[in-house]
Amino acid sequence: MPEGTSASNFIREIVAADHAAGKHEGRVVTRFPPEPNGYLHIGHAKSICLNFGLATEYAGGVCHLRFDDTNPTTEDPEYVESIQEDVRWLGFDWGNHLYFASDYFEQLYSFAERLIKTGSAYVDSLTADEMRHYRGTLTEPGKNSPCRTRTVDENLDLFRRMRAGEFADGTHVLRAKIDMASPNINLRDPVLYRIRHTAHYRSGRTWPIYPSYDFAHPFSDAIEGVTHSVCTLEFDDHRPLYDWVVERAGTADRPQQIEFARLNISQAVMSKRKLLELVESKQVAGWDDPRLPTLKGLRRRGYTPEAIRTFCEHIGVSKRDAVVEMQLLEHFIREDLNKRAARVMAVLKPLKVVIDNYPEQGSEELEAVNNPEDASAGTRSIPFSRTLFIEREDFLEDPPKGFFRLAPGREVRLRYAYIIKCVGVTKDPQSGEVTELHCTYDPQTKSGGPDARRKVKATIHWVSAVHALEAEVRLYNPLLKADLADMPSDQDWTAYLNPQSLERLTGCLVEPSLKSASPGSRFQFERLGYFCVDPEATPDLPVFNRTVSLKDAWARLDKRQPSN
RNA sequence: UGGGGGAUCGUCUAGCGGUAGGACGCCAGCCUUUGGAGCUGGCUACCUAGGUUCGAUUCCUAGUCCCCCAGCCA
Repeated sequence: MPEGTSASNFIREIVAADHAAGKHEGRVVTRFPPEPNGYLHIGHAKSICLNFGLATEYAGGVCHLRFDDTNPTTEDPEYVESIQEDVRWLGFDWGNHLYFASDYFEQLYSFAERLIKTGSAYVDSLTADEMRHYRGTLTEPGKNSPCRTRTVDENLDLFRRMRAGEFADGTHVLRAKIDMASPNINLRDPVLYRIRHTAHYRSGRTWPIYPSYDFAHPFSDAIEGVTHSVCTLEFDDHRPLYDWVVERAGTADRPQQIEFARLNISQAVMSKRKLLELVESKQVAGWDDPRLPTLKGLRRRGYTPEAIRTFCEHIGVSKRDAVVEMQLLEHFIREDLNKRAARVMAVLKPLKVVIDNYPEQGSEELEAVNNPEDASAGTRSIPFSRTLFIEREDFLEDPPKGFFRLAPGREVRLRYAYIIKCVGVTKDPQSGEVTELHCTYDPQTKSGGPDARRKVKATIHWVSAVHALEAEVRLYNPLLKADLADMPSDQDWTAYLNPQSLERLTGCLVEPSLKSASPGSRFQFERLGYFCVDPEATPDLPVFNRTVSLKDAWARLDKRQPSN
């Protein structure tokens, strides 16, 4: 269990005040109540961290994981499973408090009968269309349905027959009898039960009728002994209805609904509907596509649960509609990976370098530190030889002012190795493209050696040509354009997909130590960024996913003034 | 238009009558045998107008703007 968070927010204050006042006999019970109709994304992480975080701040506090599975048409066991995996992956534990609203169907049903018997609910036989007209509008009050005056016996009979499966979908609903003239539309006799002759992924075909969210949710909270029911802003004006149900549920203790603003992140698709659409239309490889802000996608991209939790702590909780910048998320994963990721050398776009004065068949092992910020990470040895590859971008035949890396006649340090000097450039006679560099090395400048302190203006990375491992590297940028508004009406996703959102580089070369890198492990390719070994990659070719978008690592270094 | 919610640096967020703070970002400089790391300094905010008060981001009044609600979705 991750350590509790300390940053204050208004919900924490409410819970603290209730706890201090001895409300709910000092219990703190929260819940995370997803509908199993999709995969969890970073937005859910905020709710998970909040709810589980709240509970763990109090002795005996618990957070339930409850599946709000009251709509058989959208739900699937695949989602139930993935949601549990993701909550665990994030680092939270619901103990034995795993619940399903569908387990309450029987209780919900008798509760509904009780409401009918007390005259608080009735069966309405209007069509959906008629009901809409009777409901009125935002500015006009609704009218009572002709069915509203049905007797208790009539209602009971009808409702029992609904349960028995006698009626077709859409022919009847059970409604709460509240107030058709209420300025709050949610109180204009909301639907409690609807007929759906659809198999439910858990209860199968035992029920032809299903309770609505507004009925099942408060009831579930109440019977589970939830004390603080934290939900998002759009349920704010459902609260009177929530209270209406809770009051009639008649439990000794009553839960309190508290609303907060859901998380939006710039340049990320956070709507379940759109994510589903992307997955089903095969615009992305699946729910775990690393371009997606799903927890599975982020994991595959190399995000750590710790970084996501830290992010969630830092964005705060409020009631304002907010859009958090992607850079903030990226900041926390960088901060985390900076501490834990081992540094390795890799070359994404190779340029061959021959060290002319190095022994023809010679090679040697050089010692490299795994993490300069963490001595306990130890060292590894990397092979050096006469033929190497360096990053293509680290050489310029005609360097502009301010470029301090390799160029004809220039010296540069090879990280962990020697200072080399470029003495020759081979070009393709046709295209004029540089194909090979000839360099000499200065044996005295070996890292740790006698002249190792000699200053050169840049240090570049490299891999030994004969030893290097070929790999595939996937570079990811945020999935969608920043100005994403609504789903395009023509469903033309290509217009919305950022063409640079996924770039595959094959023929990349990484140092041989990565041969045994385990899936999911994270590295910093020096100066190229943080990468994660794709957990889903095939074994024949190592695949690395870039964790965060890149800034120009050389900009600052190259910009510095030549000192000598 | 009825109801509900909300407005503080570019972005999140703190403040609860007493000099508006933090984080991200950005800018400048330093450092570096990786840097996107590290160090130093800097940047910009209380929606508007009245009122109460010695003093208002905070309390009151009136506006303005934004979001949500007219599913038998959640």
